[in-house]
Amino acid sequence: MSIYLCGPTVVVPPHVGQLRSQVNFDILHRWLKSSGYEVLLCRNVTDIEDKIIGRSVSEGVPWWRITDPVHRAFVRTYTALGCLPPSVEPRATGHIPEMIEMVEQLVASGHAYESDGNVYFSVGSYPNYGSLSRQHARHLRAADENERGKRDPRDFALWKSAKPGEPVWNSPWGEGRPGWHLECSAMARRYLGTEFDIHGGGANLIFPHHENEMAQSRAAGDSFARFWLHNGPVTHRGEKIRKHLRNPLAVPALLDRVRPVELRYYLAAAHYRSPVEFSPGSLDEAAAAYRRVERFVLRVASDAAAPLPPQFSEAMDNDLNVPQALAAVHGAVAEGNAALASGDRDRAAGKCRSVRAMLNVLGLDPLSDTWHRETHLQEVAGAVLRVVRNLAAASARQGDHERARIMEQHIERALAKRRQIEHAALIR
RNA sequence: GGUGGAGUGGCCGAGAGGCGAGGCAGCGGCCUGCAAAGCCGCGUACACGGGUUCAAAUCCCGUCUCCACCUCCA
Repeated sequence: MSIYLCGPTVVVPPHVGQLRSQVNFDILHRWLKSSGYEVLLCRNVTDIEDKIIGRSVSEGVPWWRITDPVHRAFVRTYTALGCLPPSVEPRATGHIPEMIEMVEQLVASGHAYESDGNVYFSVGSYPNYGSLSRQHARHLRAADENERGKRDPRDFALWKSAKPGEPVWNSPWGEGRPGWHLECSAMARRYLGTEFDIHGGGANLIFPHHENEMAQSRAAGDSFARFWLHNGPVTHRGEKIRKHLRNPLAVPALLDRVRPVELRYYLAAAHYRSPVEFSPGSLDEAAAAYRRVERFVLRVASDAAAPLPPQFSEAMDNDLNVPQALAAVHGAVAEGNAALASGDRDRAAGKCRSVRAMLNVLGLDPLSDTWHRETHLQEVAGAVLRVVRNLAAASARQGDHERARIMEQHIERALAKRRQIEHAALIR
């Protein structure tokens, strides 16, 4: 199975929406492997793009001073959430020759034209344009057009000429940089070949990004993706998550509230195509649900060698129905707990093996090495915090509100410190 | 204006013609020094209005509301 997954533009650290996409596709990755497929997963890194260039110019630093630390933050966060590494993680800046080659092909075949150092894809030359997103040209809103030299407003840049002071690469059309959509086409071809199985990404990328990718790749003669998978958005108070460092849904703020494995459960628990309306309450609920499963596994602590229950596999095979698969997990946990209550440890161990096998497919096994380093310290800290909280509550009950207030202050300080440490670990 | 999607019990969230997925919260009981955990039990929900059908949350027609994309965006 060859999969191309749209990765991050490494300009600001990850937010929960990007994380959801990665977790969803990580579960696909694991399920395919578990089903016996050999998986070749290519996840790109967009490390050259207008916003990066803008910061590079305004801050007077090389582009890689911006992209490199942010890229590390992404990898660290994905790892913290238990995502398996991709087979290959190519950077756009490492594949300029491949991109130029593709542009040359498109120019030679009449699908692209040069204008004043820019090269544009000619949408009119490709009859199936719009077939992926079902957009019709006549209904598209006209963008504010400041790029002159386009023959058709729908045409998009394959190569952009550089303005003074911008980072540049050499090309047959002069110094400049590749267009945004081109990198995916070129890198997919380089690592997965001219035809591959699945192209994934967020639903927000369907138009124009994936539409343009498909158009340029197919116009260049590649068959390109056989199937497209798009995950739904995470919204908050009716708004799509914005890319801001101070966003309350930036990952460190969330990890202040729940552990990484609980965040993963939250992101995995809705069907991948459904929109998720974020709220702190629903995140807490998900964490509570996960803890019930975790307590059972920790109590029995069997090995994980067991066949997957048919109910689980059928759910996963049905368009990756993780919510239904989780129902199978919870069912097995309930049976395991009942067995434990009646003293039937053998039956409980059997259920635990089954639960762990299922959780492994979802990347949520509490006993996996992935979580060990964090949970140990965090559990100790959490236990201490709970003790102090209980003491504060007891003081309040006894009418000693001053004492309760002081203890609450200490708790807040401890939480702030933890937030700081975790933030540093993820972002630096 | 166009395109895609969504409205399910207090909350989250599957399902897509016929036995109330699952979780969280809540209530009652068991257990427990108290609690937590766990166990047993407790729920007649599907935006609204029509229609089709023996049977509709699920199909059809109409209406309302919300979200996403059409501009950099998982």
